[in-house]
Amino acid sequence: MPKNKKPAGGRPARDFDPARGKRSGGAKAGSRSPGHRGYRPDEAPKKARWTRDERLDAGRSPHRADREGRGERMPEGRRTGGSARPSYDRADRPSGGRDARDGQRDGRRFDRDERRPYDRGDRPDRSRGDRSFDGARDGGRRSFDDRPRRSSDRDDRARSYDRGDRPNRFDRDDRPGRFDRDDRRRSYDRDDRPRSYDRDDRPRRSFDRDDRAPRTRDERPRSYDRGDRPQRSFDRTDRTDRPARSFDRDRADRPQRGFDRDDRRRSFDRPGFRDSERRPSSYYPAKGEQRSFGPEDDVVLERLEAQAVQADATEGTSFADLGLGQNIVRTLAELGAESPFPIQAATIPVVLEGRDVLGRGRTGSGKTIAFGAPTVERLMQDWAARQRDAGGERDAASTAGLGKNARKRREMGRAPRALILAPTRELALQIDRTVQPIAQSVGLFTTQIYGGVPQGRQVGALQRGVDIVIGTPGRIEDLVEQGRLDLSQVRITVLDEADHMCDLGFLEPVQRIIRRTADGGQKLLFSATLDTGVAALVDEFLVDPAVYEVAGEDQASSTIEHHVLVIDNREKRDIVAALADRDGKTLVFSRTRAFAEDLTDHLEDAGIAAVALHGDLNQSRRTRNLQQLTSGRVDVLVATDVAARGIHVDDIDLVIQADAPDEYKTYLHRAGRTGRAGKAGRVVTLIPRNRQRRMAELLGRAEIDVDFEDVYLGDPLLAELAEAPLAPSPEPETAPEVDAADAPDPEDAAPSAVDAEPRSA
DNA sequence: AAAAAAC
Repeated sequence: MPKNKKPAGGRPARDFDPARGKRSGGAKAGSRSPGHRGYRPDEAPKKARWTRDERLDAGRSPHRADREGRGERMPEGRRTGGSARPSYDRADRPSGGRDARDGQRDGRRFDRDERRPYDRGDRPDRSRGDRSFDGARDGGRRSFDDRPRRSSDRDDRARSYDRGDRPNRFDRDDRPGRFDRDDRRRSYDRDDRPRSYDRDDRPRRSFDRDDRAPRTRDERPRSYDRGDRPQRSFDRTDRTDRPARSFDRDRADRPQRGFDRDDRRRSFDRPGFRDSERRPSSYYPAKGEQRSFGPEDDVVLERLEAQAVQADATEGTSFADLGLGQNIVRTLAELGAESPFPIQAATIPVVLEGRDVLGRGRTGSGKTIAFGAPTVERLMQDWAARQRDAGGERDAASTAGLGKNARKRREMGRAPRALILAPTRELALQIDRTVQPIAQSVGLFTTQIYGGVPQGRQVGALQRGVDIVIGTPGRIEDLVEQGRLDLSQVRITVLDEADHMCDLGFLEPVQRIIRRTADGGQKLLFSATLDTGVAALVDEFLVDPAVYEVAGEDQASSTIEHHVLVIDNREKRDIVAALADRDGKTLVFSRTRAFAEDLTDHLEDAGIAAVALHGDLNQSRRTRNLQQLTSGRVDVLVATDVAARGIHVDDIDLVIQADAPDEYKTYLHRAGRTGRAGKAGRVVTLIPRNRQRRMAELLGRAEIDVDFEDVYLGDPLLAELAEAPLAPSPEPETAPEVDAADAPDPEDAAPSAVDAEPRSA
């Protein structure tokens, strides 16, 4: 109870208290003054912190300081301030913000990253191997050259608060308002251009499986048998005017196609799998059963009913057994995937049959390979089939517009036949790293199509001919509209983090994109938190989808240890610093970009090397900063939820949620950045006192059982939590599923039961 | 409310 005393006049800053922002009247007025920040960057921060924190907590950032100091600006800054510009920028800039003229300012701000000692180290290296190829490409490298100048500018100045010293005014003038960001980006973007290196630098492999978020236990499949699902057949009709492609045959009604390779499937004849194929969609839960769960489960109920696959049932199965060809199997082994994980064993055969699939598997369960490998296999088989019946009527149709010979693997300008959509650029990049080698092994090409980088290279790749496009919605739609990307031949569309892709802001673009793909094409939706939120897409585009998940994947079987610390918001930054001052990779989550920046600066001030990752950074910096954590050059990454899903970095053993998430799904995804591959992981969530109830509710939905602990700066518990987490449960990574299944948990029981039923059905 | 996603 002691803690939260409110600072002066009002209550302490809470998670969001816009009103509070005005606390100008508060005792802290002085601290807020720009002086604290700007005057002495190094020492001032501490003092000022209080105010600043509040501001940040409030989601506003430095702004206030400005306000107080100069009331005039405030208003403007705020307005402009919208999402357009980074809040921290705003702080500096007063109203002037609106002038877009000075993009540079912003630029500088980010340059800060560069200033950091370690950063600089990197940069200079552009010459370094990693980046070298950049140059090769569009000369992306150059960008760096340009930047340097800015950085120097910055160097002179201290961090953002330094600006405080300076006359705000001109600063602002210089900087553009919301446009700043855009400008910035653009300028840098160009620099970044060569993105290709992304791919190059990364190691290929293992992460494939890790990308996903954990979570699970949704095993409550029960009623999938109902045939209540709406028929979608007409959907296709209205949706597109495209002629049905040969792929249409894949549908259940059709007999097995040549490339279906029935034989292979057979090898994998676990009863469950095959039956599932025949049964009606399992997407819609039985009406009657809906309410049978406790009220608490309401939200959770939103999860799709799925057929749970027992982990042990997949033992002894090989990728070849699942129907994948030799080259692909070999490549998977090279990637570190020797034998299929449960989710892979469950979905690969079904995907190969041409069915629409909804797959849910927790973090690191191997979802990327689960959809990537069979997608490549299908394209390859399709290619082979066409070659076989050269001149086939259907083939002609599907290759219309392309050179007549589909035989040639790399047909110039051939339109892509598969599309993989991801919510963030980093994830798209990561997926490509896994899929590209698989595709390459059978002579197929992939390309990344996402924003933040020049489109030239992407367009060039498309012109050369690509088989699989992997990217984010924005740029893909952009290129489609420009007529540079033809999706009409896409017969396999994959949505990674599908539930997130159905969130506001993403859904419509995604729908528009899918409508551009071949009518009746196969659709694969994957996510660790797949729920009925994907109904909008399922109803419009999927036909009799098979829904799979792995039984026993619940929190109880997780290797992640959870802690919730109830703190005084004023101590938040220092507590984060205390926790992050450790050996081992640490990922810190912030609710806003501004706070991510602020925390990064704070950590640096505390002598902890850290880099930030959020949407206000240009892509080159985003990629570089993430790379720094991956490479171990820096141990702390402060990110917004841009890094919450899918991103895999080996060995992150501590995740700190400086700001608690609003959604249980977000919690699970963020937490899933650690404890991967059966390794020990720890998640520490900081919450203000007034958030306890909400947090408890959220954890309940996530099915995570944790006790809250009151913690103040200096508490020895912080040091303990900073230690490397010990391997949680004795269970090895593979064992968990099995164990869980055996466990007495009701959830586990449900899945198995269900599992059995469906088959009989 | 925020973040992400195109230029």
